[in-house]
Amino acid sequence: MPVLESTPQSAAVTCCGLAATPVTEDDAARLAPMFKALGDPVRLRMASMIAARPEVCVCEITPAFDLSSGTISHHLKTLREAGLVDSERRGTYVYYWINPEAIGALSALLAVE
Amino acid sequence: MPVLESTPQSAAVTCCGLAATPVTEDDAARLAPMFKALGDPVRLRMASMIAARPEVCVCEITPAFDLSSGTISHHLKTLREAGLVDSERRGTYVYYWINPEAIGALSALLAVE
DNA sequence: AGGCTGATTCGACTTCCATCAAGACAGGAC
DNA sequence: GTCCTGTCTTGATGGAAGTCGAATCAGCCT
Repeated sequence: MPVLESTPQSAAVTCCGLAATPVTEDDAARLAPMFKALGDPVRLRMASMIAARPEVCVCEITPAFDLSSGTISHHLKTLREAGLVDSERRGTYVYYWINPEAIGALSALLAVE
Repeated sequence: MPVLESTPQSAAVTCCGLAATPVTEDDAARLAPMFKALGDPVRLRMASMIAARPEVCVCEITPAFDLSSGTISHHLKTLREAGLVDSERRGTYVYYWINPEAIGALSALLAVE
C-alpha cells in the first residue's frame, strides 16, 4: 500500500454528502435500492411525472409509455417497494404520489455543500 | 380518464428538481445509468469512499470489501463507465477520484428547493 | 347479477448482472 | 532478463430484472 497523503476531512466539503460521512453497510443496503429504482429510464421518467404534481393517476402514466399495462404496473410497484412513491386506489382509479422523505434522503447524500 | 384537478406548476416547489422540469427521454437515458451504478450497495460504498478523499488507491478499496479483486475491478469499471469516477495508473497503483459534475447532475435532479 | 373499464398479478421468455476462479497485463525490484 | 505484486480481463454460472400476453381482481354502471 502506498503512503497516504493524509487528507481526511479536507475533502468533506469538496464534493457532497457522499463524502461527508462514510456510507455504512447498513446505509448502503437501505439507500441502494432507491438509487436502483431510479436506475431505469422508464422509472426515472415515471418518478419525474409523479413528482411534478401532488398525485398522478396510473391512467395518465400508462399512455405516456409504449409499454403494456402489466409492465407499467411492474415499474410502479418497483418504485413503491423502494419507498420512493406511495399509492392509493380511489374508486376506479389508482393514484401515485412522491415520497418526499425518500427523495430527501437521496438528495442529502448527493447534495453539494 | 378522470378529470384533472389541474395543479400544473404549483408542485414545482413541493418536491425537487425531478418535478421542476419533466425528465425527457434523452435525459432519462443519460441519467438513469448513473443512478443504476449507485444502485448497488457495494458500489454506493465505493463511491462514498472515493468521494471522501481527493483520490483513493484501489489497494485501499479492495480490503474494505469481502470480494475478489476481479469483482472489485468490475464494480469500479461500472462506476467509471457511468461517468461517476475517473481513474489513472501511477506506477504500481491505480487511483480513482470522484467526478463532481456527475454527482452535481444527479444532485440537481433530486435537490429539494 | 352481468358487463365494462382500469389496474395488478402470473407465467414464460430473454437479457442483463454480480460473482468467482483463472489467466493476462503493468510496473517495480532484484 | 526473471520474479513478485497490484490491477484488469475473460469465461462461466446462478440469479435477478424487463417485457409481454393472458388471466385475475376492483370498482363502477345499468
